[in-house]
Amino acid sequence: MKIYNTLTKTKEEFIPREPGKVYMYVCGPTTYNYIHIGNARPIVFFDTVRRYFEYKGFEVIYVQNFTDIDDKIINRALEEGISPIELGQKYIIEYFKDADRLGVKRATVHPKVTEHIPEIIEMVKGLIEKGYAYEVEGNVYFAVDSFSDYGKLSGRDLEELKAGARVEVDEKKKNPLDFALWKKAKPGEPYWESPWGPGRPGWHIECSAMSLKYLGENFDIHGGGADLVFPHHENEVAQSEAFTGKPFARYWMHNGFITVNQEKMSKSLGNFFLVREILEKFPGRVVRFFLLSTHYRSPLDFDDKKLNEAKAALERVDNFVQNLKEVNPLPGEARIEIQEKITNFLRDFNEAMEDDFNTAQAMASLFELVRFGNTQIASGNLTAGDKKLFEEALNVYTQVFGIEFGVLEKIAGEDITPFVELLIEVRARLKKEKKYDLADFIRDELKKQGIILEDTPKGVRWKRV
RNA sequence: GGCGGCAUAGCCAAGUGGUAAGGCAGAGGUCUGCAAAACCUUUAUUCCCCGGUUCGAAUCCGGGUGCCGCCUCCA
Repeated sequence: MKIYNTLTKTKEEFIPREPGKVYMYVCGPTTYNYIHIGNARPIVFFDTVRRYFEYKGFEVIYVQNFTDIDDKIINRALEEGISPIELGQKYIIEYFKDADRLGVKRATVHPKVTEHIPEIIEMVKGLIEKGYAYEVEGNVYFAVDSFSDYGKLSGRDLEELKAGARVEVDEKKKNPLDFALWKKAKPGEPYWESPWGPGRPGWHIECSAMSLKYLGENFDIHGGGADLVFPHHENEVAQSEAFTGKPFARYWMHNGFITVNQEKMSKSLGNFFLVREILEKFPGRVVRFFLLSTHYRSPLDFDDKKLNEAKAALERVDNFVQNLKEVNPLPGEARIEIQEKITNFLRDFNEAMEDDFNTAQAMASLFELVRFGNTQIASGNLTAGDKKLFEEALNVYTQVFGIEFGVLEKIAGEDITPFVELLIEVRARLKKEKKYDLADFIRDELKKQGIILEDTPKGVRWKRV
């Protein structure tokens, strides 16, 4: 298993801290809005990483936090006229609705910042005692000059950073690049009591404190979007390593961005699409398929056309599953040559995933399996044993990609099945009388309503699109 | 200004030294009353440009062009 490690900028062999277990931490959403598709990429991708490890028999301890207190949340709460805590609770519920529809499994733990204030205070205290942080007027800052490895994750040094510094000059800081561990509460802001007076945690300290609590030192994988490398993850490294005196996460994985017209999707540019908006037009599994169809470190351009292409591609797999369901296999065991072929497809799948989670390449093996399977069905030689092998192989893809194949999407509204079946029956009688123009009329008109009829040797198949 | 990434068919996209995966779209065919689905064939003598290394390069090196990202909140 090879993983591209941002820390070393190379693919490295993955060696877990403990045999058979993977401890991973992924930075989760800030709870001040519904998630957009750019937020969904790391959520879906790292869920797939987790699923692959589980498929390989690892126990995965997966932590994804909620940042449920920060400036944006406070502002948004004011706008909505509720407390920041309530706002957080609301968007956490909404987060799970979206994540569920995208087939994302629940993390082992979803820690919230507001429930880990004591742990955070402990860590800040420790950093001050060890000389890595200092307090000024109720604020606590991390002194980047005290940590000699600062910049090792993002590949910069302090001089470089100073030269391009865009941070606001703050006289309270010894170095403009020093960052807040604890922020003094302004009047009216929510706060927690601390040795430095009322305040709240800075952004970066939460992940250091919560990962330490749930995963310990030197855990396996830390993931997130590439825009978190600096400053967020760089600062986490500084905090955690300064505090424990030991190396922090061993493998750092960062996903590329979702773009719109080749430009990064972001709140500030206003070019973002909420997951729930997209889910009004496309099923979650199509969105998930789309997200996994490109290597995770590459940018992925988003638009409806590409989603439609993903939908068409997924339909190909769905059709195969349907064909497989309907076939009457010959009695008998699986044939050797079928077994070998399927073993090869699964081997390709595994090799692709073992090579830094190359989901795009892994997907190619699924389509080759589909083509081969369709050929076997058409040949009429498929045995019951063969059929079972195909089903088992498909289950592997479902398990790891988190995508169900061959399922009809549930569409809100009344069940139209009896009416469609009535029309199918009428059309069958017309066909029997060779009144093809009328039969075709029914098929064409149903198509306009989004109902596709297909005449197969086994009767009429219909589906909604 | 500093640092980093990318450039593969009409489109999307794998592929890091051995002779171009896969998907979508298109064309032709088989099957079908006609379609659809499925299958077969076909669509890049070539991987942004120039030069170099090599028996051999999309893959390595040098130069150029274009696009994107990070250096501030961001997934």
